[in-house]
Amino acid sequence: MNKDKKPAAATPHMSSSHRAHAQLREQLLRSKFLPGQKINEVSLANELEISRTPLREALNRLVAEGLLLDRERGFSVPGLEPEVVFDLFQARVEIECATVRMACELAGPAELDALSAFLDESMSESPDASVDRLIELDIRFHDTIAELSGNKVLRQMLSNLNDRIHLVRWVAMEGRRERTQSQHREILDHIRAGDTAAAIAGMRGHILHRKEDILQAIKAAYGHVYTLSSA
Amino acid sequence: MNKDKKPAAATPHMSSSHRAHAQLREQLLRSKFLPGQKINEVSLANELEISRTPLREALNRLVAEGLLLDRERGFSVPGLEPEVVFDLFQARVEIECATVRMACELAGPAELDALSAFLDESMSESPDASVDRLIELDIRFHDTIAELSGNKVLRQMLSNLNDRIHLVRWVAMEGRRERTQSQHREILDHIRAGDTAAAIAGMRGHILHRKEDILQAIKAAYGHVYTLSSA
DNA sequence: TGCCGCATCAATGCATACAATCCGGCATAC
DNA sequence: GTATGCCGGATTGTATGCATTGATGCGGCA
Repeated sequence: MNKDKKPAAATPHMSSSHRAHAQLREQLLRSKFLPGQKINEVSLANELEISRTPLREALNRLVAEGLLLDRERGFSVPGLEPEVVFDLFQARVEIECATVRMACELAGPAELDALSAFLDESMSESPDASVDRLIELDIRFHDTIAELSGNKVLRQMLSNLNDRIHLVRWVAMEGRRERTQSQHREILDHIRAGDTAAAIAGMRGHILHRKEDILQAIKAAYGHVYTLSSA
Repeated sequence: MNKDKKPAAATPHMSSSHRAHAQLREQLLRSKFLPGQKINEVSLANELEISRTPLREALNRLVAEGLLLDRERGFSVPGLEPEVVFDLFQARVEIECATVRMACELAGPAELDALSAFLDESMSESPDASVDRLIELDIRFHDTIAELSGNKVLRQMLSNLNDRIHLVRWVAMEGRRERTQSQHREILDHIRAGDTAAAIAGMRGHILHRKEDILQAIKAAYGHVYTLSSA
């Protein structure tokens, strides 16, 4: 389905700054840092076993990606301001509706069959999969649609949004295990039926978008983060 | 209308890397560098009168913003690959349609009056304004709508897209001086009339989106760039 | 006891130094 | 004449050193 994409922190022959960027992105997604936390460059450089120069290059990239903030002095982890998280989810809805619409126009039967097969596999392993794994499958479904849209810019934007909402999405997944998969199936069926409007509507309803749901997920996210940090 | 926003390269009390970032962004928008050109760090650092360390931090940010590329060895300026430019414009259409729809729901009469007044001013100075100025006014109109959408993430994404298509948009503006302004007026009228569908349709038709138009603009862009470089 | 000033320290931002790698030219061999 | 291998310069990537600045803790004073 997609053979490309970087294996995150796998390849050992990258420059230090690229490795640091990949590792930090991973750690940020996994909430190794607390929301609002200040980044200490020396300690972080020691952990990553690099010097501050390539570390700072990685941090600067993460700032541009919205995964870190650039405070007056130094870097910090974004908080979970509800307005921002809400905007992120709203932006995601719009991007995904656009990509699914384009995918309706562009995707051929072979690609849709492949996506269907992917959903079958996903569902079979779904009951006892970890949340991490569920999120991975979830992201892959949506990313495949973005790929089928043929627009690399939108796909990249979606990837970035996925990174920035990762935590909230993670905690929200718990109560949505089954719904998620069946909704994916419905969306795909609409695409295959050529019913663009229904596919878009399905997508819009599928993504967390009601303010109260998001707020609740944010609260749960705080709980999750501080549980992790004390562990 | 919008009192915020950084004045780009104005404030002298920023860090070197921030200044460099602002200056380079400006220079990239103004096509000081050729498409595909490789960046020489020492010469650029000398020009900006800073050392390579903060320069590289700025370059890394620009890479994350899509304004530069990260080649095997060093940085380079993105080319004008038609597929990418087309994707950028397509993404812009989708974002702008989303923001105008949200603005229809959120914007109050006062804000729309202000936007209308802005259009009046723009039109009065339009006939003899420079292309730079026209682009500035154009961007401001669209950015204001994004602001009225209430979604800062989408607004930021639009700003980034504007940066990345700046050149092509610039050259395309020549043949569209009058059309642009009247279309802006139409879009605003639809918003004020509460006709969301018409506003979206107007926006969609307003933004460069036909492949042949974009291709032609890219060609003109090449001409413009190489004219600049020889001057 | 509470508050202010000062000194000490830690952390950032930047410049410089160093190492590794690549590119080009040139000579030499076939 | 072409291919090949080597050398020197140029350029990137990283580490280290230094200055500045904000934070912190402590002692004196009201």
